[in-house]
Amino acid sequence: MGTINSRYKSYCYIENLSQFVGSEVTLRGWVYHKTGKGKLHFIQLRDGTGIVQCVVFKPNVSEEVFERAKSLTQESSLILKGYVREDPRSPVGIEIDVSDLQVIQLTNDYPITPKEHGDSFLMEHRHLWLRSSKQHAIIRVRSAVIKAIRDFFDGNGFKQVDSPILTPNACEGTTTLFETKYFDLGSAYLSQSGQLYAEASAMAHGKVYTFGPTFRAELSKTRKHLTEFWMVEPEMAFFDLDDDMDLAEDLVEYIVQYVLKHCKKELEILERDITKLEKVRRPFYRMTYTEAVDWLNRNNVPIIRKVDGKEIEEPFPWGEDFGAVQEEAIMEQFDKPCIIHRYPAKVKAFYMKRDPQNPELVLAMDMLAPERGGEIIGGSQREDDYNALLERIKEENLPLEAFQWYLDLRKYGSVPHSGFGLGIERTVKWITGARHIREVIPFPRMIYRIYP
RNA sequence: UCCAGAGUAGCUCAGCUGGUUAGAGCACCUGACUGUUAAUCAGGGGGUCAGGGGUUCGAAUCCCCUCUCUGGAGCCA
Repeated sequence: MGTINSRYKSYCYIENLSQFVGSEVTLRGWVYHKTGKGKLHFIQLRDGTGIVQCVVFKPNVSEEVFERAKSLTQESSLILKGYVREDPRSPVGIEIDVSDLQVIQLTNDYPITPKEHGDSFLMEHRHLWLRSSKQHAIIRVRSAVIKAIRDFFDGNGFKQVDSPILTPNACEGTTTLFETKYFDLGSAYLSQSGQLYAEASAMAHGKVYTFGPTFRAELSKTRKHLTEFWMVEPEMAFFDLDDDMDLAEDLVEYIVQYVLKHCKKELEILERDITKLEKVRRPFYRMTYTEAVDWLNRNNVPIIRKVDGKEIEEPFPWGEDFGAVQEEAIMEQFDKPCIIHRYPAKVKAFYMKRDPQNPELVLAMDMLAPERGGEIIGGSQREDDYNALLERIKEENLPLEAFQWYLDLRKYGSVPHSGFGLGIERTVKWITGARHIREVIPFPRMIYRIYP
C-alpha cells in the first residue's frame, strides 16, 4: 500500500510494535484495563491503533514509578517507556517491560466498565463508548468501506462531484424533509439524496459519484434507520439498467473483499463469521419483482392487513411494495446479495424510466443483503424523455418551477443514464454484523436522540 | 406517528399475592499477593425506588396522569 512520507511515521504505535522487538520504545496512550498482583502490575495500554500488555515489575522500576503504576485507573492517560519482548503469555504475542512511566492525567470514575451496560446508557456515553474495542473495530471497518468505495470509483474512471446539502426542493416528494429558514428566499431543505445533482454532473463528466450525508425526517424507529446517514451515489451517462446492476455487483463485491483483506483483526474482534462474507462473489442473485411475487405466493408468504382491527392474511398482491417480512423471507434462501428489479411504477419514484417492454413497470432495482442485511442499494435507469418526465412531475403534483433545471437535462443532449445509492451504514452494519445501525456511525442521529 | 415493553446504588439487576432499617454482583476507597487479562481474598462508603397524585394503618409493590428510554410496524438506504 502506498503511504505518504511524513515525520509522523517516526512515532511508534502499537500496531507496528512487531518491528521493535528487542528495543526500547516510548508509547503514549490510555489505560484500557489494569490488573495487579502485589509486586506486579499489568496495564492494557491502548493508543488508538491497538492494545498491548505492559508489565510493571517492582524490582525493575523505581519506587515512584511503581506507585504511579499502582495508582492507574481505567482510561488514565500516560506516556511509558519499555522494552518490547515477544511473550507467548500475551494475547498478541508481544509485551512491554516497563522501565519508566509518566501519568498525564489520572482518570476518576470512568463510566464504562468492563462489565455489561444497557443500550441507553452506552448511547448517552457515545463519546466514550467509541473507545471500547468492538466500537473501535466497527469504526475502522467503516473507514475501510469508505476507502474501498473511493478506490473503486476512482480506479474506474469516475469523478467525485459533490451535491449540495441545502436544497430548494424535495427530490422524492414522498419522504419527509428537514426544513430550515434560508434568508429572504424562504425555506431550504436538508438533502435526502444527491441524485438529481449527480445526473447533471454525469452529463458534464460521464461517470460521477457523490458522497455525503443525507437527511430524512421520517418517523421511523428501527435498528436500520437513522435521520442522518451517508450515501454514495454513482451516476453514469449511457448506462442502462443492466449496466447499473453490473456496476452495483462489482462495487459490493469489491467492498466486501477489501474489508476481508484489510480488516482481519477487526472482524475477529467483532466475532464475525467471515466464511459468509467470503461467499460474496459475482454473480449475485437476480430476480424481477414479478418473479419475487410469484416466489412469495408459491412459498405461502402472505401479506398481513388490518381490516376493522383484525389481522387478515392474504396472498401477496402484484403491485404492492415489499415490507420487511417479504424481504427477509426472500433473502433467507440466499447466501449472497440479491438484486430485485423492474418494479411496479406506482410504488417507485417519478424520475425512474418506464420499462419499454411493459409500461406498468419501471427500470428500478434494489439490492438486498443476506443475513438480514436488508436493502443496501436502491437504483434505476432514469427517465430521459422530456415529455415523459414532465408528465410524471405533473402526476406527482411536484412544483414544476423547482424542476426546471432538471428538465433541462432532457432538453439539451439527453442520453440514457442510470445510477444508484448505496447506504454506508447499512453496508457497514451488514459487514460487521452490528446489532443496531447506531453502532456503525460515530455519532448517530435518530428520531429520539441528538446527544451527544 | 401507531402498537408493545421498561424505569430500584455510578453500571447490570433481584425484591413474591402491599408488612420492620431496600439487597446482590461489578465499579470506587483501604489492605494482602511475582503472571493477571471480567484476577482473587478481607474490610468500607454509596439510594429523591423516574416525577406527581390517589387507595391504605402501612406502597418500590395496587390505581391514574406526566416524563424518559427500548423494541417492532409503516416508509426507506
